[in-house]
Amino acid sequence: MHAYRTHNCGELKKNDVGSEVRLSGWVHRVRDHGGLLFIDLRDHYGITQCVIEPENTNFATAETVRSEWVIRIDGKVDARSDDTINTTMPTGDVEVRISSLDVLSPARELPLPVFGEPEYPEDTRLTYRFLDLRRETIHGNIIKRAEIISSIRKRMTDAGFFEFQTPILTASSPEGARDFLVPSRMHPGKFYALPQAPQQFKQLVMVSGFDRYFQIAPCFRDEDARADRSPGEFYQLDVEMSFVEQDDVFNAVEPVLRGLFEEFGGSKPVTQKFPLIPFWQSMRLYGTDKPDLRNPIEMSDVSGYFRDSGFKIFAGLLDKHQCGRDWFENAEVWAIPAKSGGSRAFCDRMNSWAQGEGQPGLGYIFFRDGEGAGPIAKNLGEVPTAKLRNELGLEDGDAVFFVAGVPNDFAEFAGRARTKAGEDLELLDKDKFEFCWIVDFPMFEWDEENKKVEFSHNPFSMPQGGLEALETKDPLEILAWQYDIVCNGVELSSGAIRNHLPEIMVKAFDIAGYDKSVLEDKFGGMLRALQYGAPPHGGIAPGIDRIVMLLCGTENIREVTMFPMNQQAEDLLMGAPGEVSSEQLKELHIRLNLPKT
RNA sequence: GGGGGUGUAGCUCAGUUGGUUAGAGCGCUGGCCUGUCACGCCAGAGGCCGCGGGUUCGAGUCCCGUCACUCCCGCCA
Repeated sequence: MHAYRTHNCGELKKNDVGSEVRLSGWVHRVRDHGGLLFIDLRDHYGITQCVIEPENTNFATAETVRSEWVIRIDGKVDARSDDTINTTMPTGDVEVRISSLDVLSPARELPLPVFGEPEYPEDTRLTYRFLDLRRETIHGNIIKRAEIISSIRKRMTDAGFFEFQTPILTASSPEGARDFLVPSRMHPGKFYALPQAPQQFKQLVMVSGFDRYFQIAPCFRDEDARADRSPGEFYQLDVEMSFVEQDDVFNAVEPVLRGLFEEFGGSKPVTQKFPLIPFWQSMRLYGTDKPDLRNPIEMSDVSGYFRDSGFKIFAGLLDKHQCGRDWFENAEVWAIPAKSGGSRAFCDRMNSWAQGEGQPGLGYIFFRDGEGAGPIAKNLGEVPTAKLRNELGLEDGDAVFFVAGVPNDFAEFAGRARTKAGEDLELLDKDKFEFCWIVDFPMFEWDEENKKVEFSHNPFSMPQGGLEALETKDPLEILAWQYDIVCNGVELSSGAIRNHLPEIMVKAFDIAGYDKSVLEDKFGGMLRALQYGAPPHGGIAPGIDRIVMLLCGTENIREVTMFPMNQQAEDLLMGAPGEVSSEQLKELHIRLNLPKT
């Protein structure tokens, strides 16, 4: 007989009745009736009830076992009588009548119970992560994560992609996030950096002729944490393809994500064909570049109703800002229609919420008895109000909120108002995955702080219109072949068709105020690679952690990460970061210069 | 770097207007219990009320500071 088990704790069923078995596992729960004692024995696969009686020579030992001790039992599988069958557990038809019991590893009093999963402080959970990970929910999340990653690998390799590893110790890159640095022993005063993403490597893989690359890539960024963002490290499904246009990337990636969400999404419906929404349209309809399309509210420009109208506040605003750039710098009035929000109580609640957000307020009209109510409706007049209601498709019992000013300043707030109205009125169908592509991001944006034009995303993206656009158009009007995938309001990934032509890159950097020498200095390797026959290429990098979070239905990344750091970027289990010996520092030619405390 | 929230038993939390000896449930320890599966019943241990200062006759409670955790902003090409 095997030293520890003939079966696992999740597999004994009715047809095993009568067989002699050996099980090992953790004591999940003990129920001691004095003359009869039940032990729920747990392992990765499940829980099996074991029972022992006082006549048994091991009964005294059995009475000493406590939660989370590791024990081994031998015994015979018994059918439970009809009145003792537990239909809530897979092994509930049977129990094991213990013939002998051995303690393999006792446990001290628990700082963190496994059974029942009561809420526990995060630092305790992280300090005793090995106990925390035994808990059913997070144990399941971690397994699901493993299955998701395994499925991704299969889907990608089936689609003809090769998984390559790229270096972990690499060079610091000048753009983007703060790097994690690793001192070089052999080169005093020099440092490696951990990759923020394998961006340049994957492009080099394309230049090297490998055609289709993917990697479950670890990425390192030394930035502050959020609930959905680990400090330090995270994983991307990094993808790059040669000889492709935007549509080719979409056609490669979309089925992978759709299939993945259908496989692991608990049969919630998944968008079959991801709609393409241009960035500016997304800003105008939803006030954000990561819209939650489960929210049916779409905003619209209703400036026409207010220009020279009786509602002087808006009319005045519209007059005031007129001759800026056509899309975002001229004043407009946006409507946020809110189906079923037509009560004074709800409208007032939205209004005071807006004031809490630092806004002057949130104007509204609500519709009842066939007419609009509220101060704006009064000032606007009956006929325009009715026309407005028709245009927005609203009825009695509905409301519409208004945001006025320069869209560039209020769009983000309008988006949050849209989100709040949708959620408070429960207009969202939470039981689905709504995907979209956000496309046509601007290539450059105005950096108000430094009063200059900056790259708005990745400096390696190809501008739409190529060199000609860079040379002839207003930089702020140039779009890039740059795209995001958004699911349920979560930005899952960002990607682009890359710029594979050195002269375009030189010009793009020039517009952003970087001299050619900066480009050569910081991206010399990349620039050189593009000068020896580079294929047009592009890719994308969906965030693995966020995909798993969506599929596990959790808001917190630490619920889908085995050994996460806390918000202060500390690993409480391993004690990282930690001090090192003076010998180690000496070898690395490092002398500490610590802040005074 | 900035802002919000939280901090009372191992844990989750209650604690009135500032007023005697700070409570409950879970867990833990001991006892009883032959069909439980959140087993039940009885008893017990367990508290620098995060820490420091202040106001007050008196502070878990009010004020100031500080620390820890967490959420957000900045940041995240």
